[in-house]
Amino acid sequence: MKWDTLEEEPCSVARTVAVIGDRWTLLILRECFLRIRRFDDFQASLGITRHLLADRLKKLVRFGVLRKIPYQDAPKRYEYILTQKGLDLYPIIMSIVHWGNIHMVDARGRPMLHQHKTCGKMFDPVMVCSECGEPLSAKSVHVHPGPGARKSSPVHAKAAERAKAG
Amino acid sequence: MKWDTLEEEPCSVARTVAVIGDRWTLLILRECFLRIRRFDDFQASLGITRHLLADRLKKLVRFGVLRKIPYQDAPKRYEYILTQKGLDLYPIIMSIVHWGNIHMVDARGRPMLHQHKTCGKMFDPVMVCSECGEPLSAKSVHVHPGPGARKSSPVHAKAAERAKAG
DNA sequence: ACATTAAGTTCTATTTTAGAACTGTCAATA
DNA sequence: TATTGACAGTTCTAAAATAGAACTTAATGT
Repeated sequence: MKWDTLEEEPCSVARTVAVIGDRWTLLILRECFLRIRRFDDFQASLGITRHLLADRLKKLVRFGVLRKIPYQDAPKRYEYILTQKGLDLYPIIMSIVHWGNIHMVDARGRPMLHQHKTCGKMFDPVMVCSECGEPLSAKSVHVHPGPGARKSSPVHAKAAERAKAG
Repeated sequence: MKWDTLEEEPCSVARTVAVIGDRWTLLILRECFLRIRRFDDFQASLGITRHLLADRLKKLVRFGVLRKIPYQDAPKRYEYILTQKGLDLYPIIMSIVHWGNIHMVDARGRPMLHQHKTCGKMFDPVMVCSECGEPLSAKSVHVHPGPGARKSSPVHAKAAERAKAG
């Protein structure tokens, strides 16, 4: 697999992974949602090397996840803020946080708690069906090829057959 | 940052990223949810090098996301199947798919469609508040330090102040 | 004149990954 | 009996990515 063409794969997971699929990028996005916006603040709070930080920010800007906004003119300085496309990553970050809360906490408990401004309560995120509102699980979902699908893979066909037989 | 201690960071994002935060792992998990279970099937469908595949599978087993189940005795052969901890990654994968569907599709449309067995309809996943059921957005959520929090970071405090001032 | 803040860039050493070939077991086939 | 093929890895070298530190540029404050 060549990572530079991953974003053209006929798969929405692969295309998203092309944008956010590495450790530093996910941690940078966490900081964005915690309202970190400046180069040195990202660097200080993450301990990422400046080289990689510059690289990742550039990439996120190129993909339209972040936008550079000038906050000072002399010398020119920019803040990195989330675009709508970036804000739309929120469910990904929240589901990552939630899985960590459930499966990776130590004895001290959760590092962070979330309060819903709308209803005022502490909450967990729940993923539901847009049509009926019921919570989703892997087993309650059927996958179909869509209009942008590649020709069906023999490997998946074989695996599906085995699953039916065994 | 040292990746080998990332899972002990006082942050649920960091801890989850320690498990799933690289390209290949996310793509391997996609295949798991598409019912791929065997070494050579993962290898063929992803084009990952056998070396890395072995490494990533081992790691996912170590973290309790996958379990090795024998399916044949001579020679001993195993399948890798998702544990409950692994199945619980479903919202992460689905939110990744959904973001790709919205922001990364080309003219041909979505590679895959999802049907909810419970209600029978094609759907999109929606993340809602566990308490009031309303859809969540970054702006409708307040973050509080929890019992497992680290001492509050000066970087975040400074950034929050700037956000209030500016 | 000198130190500081901010946002990078450049450098070398180390680690990870890619790509291909190789190993070991067993079953089925010629 | 010898050969082929399926399967699940391991081992090897070359290429790429990352870590860690120092350097650059531009302006401000003392």
